[in-house]
Amino acid sequence: MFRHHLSADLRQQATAHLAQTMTFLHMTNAELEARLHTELAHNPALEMLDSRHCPECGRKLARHPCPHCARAGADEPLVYFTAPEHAHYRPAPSDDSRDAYEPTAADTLEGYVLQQIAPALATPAERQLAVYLLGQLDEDGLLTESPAEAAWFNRVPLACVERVLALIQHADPPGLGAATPTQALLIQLEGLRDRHPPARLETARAALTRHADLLAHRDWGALGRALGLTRLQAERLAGFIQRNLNPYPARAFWGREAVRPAESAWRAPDAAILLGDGASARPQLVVEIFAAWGGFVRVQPLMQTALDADPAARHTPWAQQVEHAQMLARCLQQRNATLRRLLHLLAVTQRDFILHGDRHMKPLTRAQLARQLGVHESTISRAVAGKTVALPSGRVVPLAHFFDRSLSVRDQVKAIVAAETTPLTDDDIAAQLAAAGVTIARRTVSKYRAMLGILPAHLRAPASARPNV
DNA sequence: CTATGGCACGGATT
DNA sequence: AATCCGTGCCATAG
Repeated sequence: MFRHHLSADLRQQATAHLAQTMTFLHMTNAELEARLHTELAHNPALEMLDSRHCPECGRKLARHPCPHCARAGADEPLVYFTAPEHAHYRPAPSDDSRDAYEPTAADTLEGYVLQQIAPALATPAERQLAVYLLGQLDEDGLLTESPAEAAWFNRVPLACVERVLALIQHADPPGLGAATPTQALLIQLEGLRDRHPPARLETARAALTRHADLLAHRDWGALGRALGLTRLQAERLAGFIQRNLNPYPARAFWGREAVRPAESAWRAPDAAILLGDGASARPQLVVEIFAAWGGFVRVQPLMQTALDADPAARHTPWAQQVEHAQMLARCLQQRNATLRRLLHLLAVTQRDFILHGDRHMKPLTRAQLARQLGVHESTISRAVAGKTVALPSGRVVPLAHFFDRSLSVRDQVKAIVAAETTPLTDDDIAAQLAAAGVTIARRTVSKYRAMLGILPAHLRAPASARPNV
């Protein structure tokens, strides 16, 4: 695209360069890898450099991922680029299967479900449809889109959508892909068929289909009357439902932060933060930024020198390729530099968050960061958008989390509710927060609570009657 | 009367 | 310029 302007209009080249850098910045490593792949295939003047050296000890990173060079107590994080296959970072092992509803952070929900239903998917079209449907789930694991829409959009018969959807709904977090919370509950209820007496299941079904409102409002008296049960029996029934069913299949369980399949899709993170050696008191943070081939390309030196030696070769397609390669290399270099500085600064300012979790998140805006780095805010926005990073804990979070001002407070709200003995009202929670030095309006507490999937105080059972925690 | 959620406004952020 | 977020006000449910 730029090849036609090779009569070195410097300004045009400069703007092209800038635009290119911007696009590169906003690409994730996977996208960039694909792009570089085609560039390398079509342009012999471009050459990749795959041997990178540890900035500390100088040895090759390929065989010697260098967290071990980290010095205990060093405040400066070590930030370097590396090809994913040479990285020290390993995706967190998919551990704890203690809770059936808990999708691990490593296996995302989508991947987890897809694995289960894959054998039952006959055609590639069905597989693609399954991926599509899983991608359309909202953060609670419900499918807001109607099957008819999905069928139309994917150009497959409605029956096909229904078949795949049924598979999804009966896979492990059962009820996933239901249209409404009630439907999710009903699907889960079916799954309990062989483990509980049919009569109880039938009563539960009736309560869910016809008296969802009474159930939601914990009005045991009215519920009992409607179903011909005593108040106590109705309460038991509600307990049974609460213990065994989950209206929001994607939420691990009540009160736990929602897993958002859309954000942490199954693709690998773009960077990982590790703890250096000497992990005890003050570990140094080691940041690995994953980039195709370590992220470094250059102009093939032979072609460059040959071109310099022969002025007559200018304006040949060959020269254009070299020029194009030059620009690409420079853009990439710039992207890498920006990204490295950005992550370096993030690692410094959000060190406590990285080490100790949400509670220690410091408020930070893209604008502040832009000022410190001496770049435009939009540069930061581009660099941050759509990228994810793995924390030492194994969690993979969007880079945007580093700028979430309310994360710390939300975490405190979660802790306060988890520790309460008797249900606290939003005002009580606000007061406790104020006592802890955080002054926010009652209305805001309410919003945070809702975000965390925590029910209002009057619908919350006393701590003793609560499942888990 | 109290606790909560909806709506909308203004200021900050992107 | 568009969007997001915290907040105040008000209606409603218990």
